[in-house]
Amino acid sequence: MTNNREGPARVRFAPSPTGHLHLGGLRTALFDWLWARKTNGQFILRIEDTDRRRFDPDSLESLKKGLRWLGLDWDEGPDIGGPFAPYVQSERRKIYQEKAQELVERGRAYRCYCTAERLATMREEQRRAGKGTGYDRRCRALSDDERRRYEAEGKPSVIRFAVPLEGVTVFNDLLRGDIEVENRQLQDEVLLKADGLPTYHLAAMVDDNLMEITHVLRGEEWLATAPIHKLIVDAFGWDMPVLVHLPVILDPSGKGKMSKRKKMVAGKEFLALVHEFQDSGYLPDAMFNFLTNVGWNFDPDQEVFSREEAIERFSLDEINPSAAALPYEKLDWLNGLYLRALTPSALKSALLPFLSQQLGLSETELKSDRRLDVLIPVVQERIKRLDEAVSWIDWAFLKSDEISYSDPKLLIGRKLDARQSVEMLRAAANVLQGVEPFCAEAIHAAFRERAEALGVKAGSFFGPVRGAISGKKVSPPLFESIEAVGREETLQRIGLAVAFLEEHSALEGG
RNA sequence: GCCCCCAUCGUCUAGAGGACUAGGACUCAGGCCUUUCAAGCCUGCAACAGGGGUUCGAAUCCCCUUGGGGGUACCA
Repeated sequence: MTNNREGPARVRFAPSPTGHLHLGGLRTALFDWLWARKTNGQFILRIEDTDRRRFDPDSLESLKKGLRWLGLDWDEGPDIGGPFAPYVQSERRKIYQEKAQELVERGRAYRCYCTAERLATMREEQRRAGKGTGYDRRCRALSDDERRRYEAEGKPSVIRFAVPLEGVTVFNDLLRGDIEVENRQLQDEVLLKADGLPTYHLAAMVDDNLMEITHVLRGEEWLATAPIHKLIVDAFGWDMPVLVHLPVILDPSGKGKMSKRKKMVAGKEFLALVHEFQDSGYLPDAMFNFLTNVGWNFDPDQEVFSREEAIERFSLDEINPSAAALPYEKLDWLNGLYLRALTPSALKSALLPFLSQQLGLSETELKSDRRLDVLIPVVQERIKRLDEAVSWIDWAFLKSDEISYSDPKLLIGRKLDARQSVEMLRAAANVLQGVEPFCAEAIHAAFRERAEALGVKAGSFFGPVRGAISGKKVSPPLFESIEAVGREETLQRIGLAVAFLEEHSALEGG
């Protein structure tokens, strides 16, 4: 494939540090990384911090954390450096100033002295006249005298690119082919701002060239300005990198680009930021798998695959150019799959931070808690996210005097009344006193035997016990639960349940 | 408004003129299994936006319409 270009690729992920990384950005980085690894090339992290107003000092760390979380390691970038350092644009301002000046001298750009106020009123008038907005190129026509006078007055200025007034510009997008735009539709974009920092249009083109970037993957929102970029690159006499505009990620409603702002869809708040997914207990491997398959498809008959397999098969020209909403439910399903594939001890370590926080116990305390060793394997196939585990096992960490039964129904067995249920609980206590060893398997066998002897269905016999020890209608498998809390504690709880039930059935006149 | 992009089940997608009675996955519904809930297995519901062409033949190519998205900053 000619457009994929042979040989190692140099691709860059170039976020601007204006806030937390969201899933759209992460997906772009992922595709960058996949392509770099696929071609044995380099994945470069470049920070585009040329907007001083929107700069957020915390976001750089957040950005890096998000990339590391997904396992996207970069070969060149801030703090690790590289042959084209620095990788932070604010540290490269001199380069941009020189390049902008170069274009001015060659007549491809010009200084513009228009104030923000004038621009604003101009736009307002254009709007009122029902015309398209855009710079009217007033300063492009300045005479040398006027220019000298403004400079002498020390008037602040920007440098604007001088777009050819006629003709068409053609650029190529790998996914969409050649795209033609009439030059008269284009603006004389600002290249260098009054504060001496470049705009994206200049900075990205300069750096991509200097850093020898071969493929540019970026969001589709850049498609409209791509002709400008082509013109700028041409003006410098450089080659255009391969352009791949990735489809935007839509919010779950399928309407509108997903943004960092919280939005409610169908009465539910949905996650958008990388750290939110982290905090909710999604596994990086699951996220990697998930994200790889939106906008690109590994294999129509294989949903689950490894990083290595993804690298092996990934190809830029197979990317689907149409916008996509994230299938969140599929992510949950996938995460559950990855969760279940973990070894119990790996799951335990993954769970520790969540349980520690939610249970209010220290991680060291939990690490040696044998209740977890019994419970984790059975919780494993019941959760889709790490943060769901606690609600399955919190009851086991209650002291017996903290146990409470919200409703007597909880303790009533299938097709039984309160009196019969009390009998079941007493029988269970009796069984438990004698079971040896006190493990799930032995308890299970003994319970079955007793149920049969009593002539009741297993469900009728087990139900009240489940309610007694967990205080819940739905809980992990009973015998593991019993093993986890231990003989003594189980008997305690059964005793409490009996008392509760007797009191309530008495009140009901039973 | 103007410019650009996109268009297959609810969602993510396979499909590059005949292999399409349009395939897979998630969700949903039903069933099996079962100590609750899950997990697992099986079955089912469900799509080529519309209209014109081109062609022996169109989900696939072209045009129009419609719909959706993006852009229209001294933001990226």
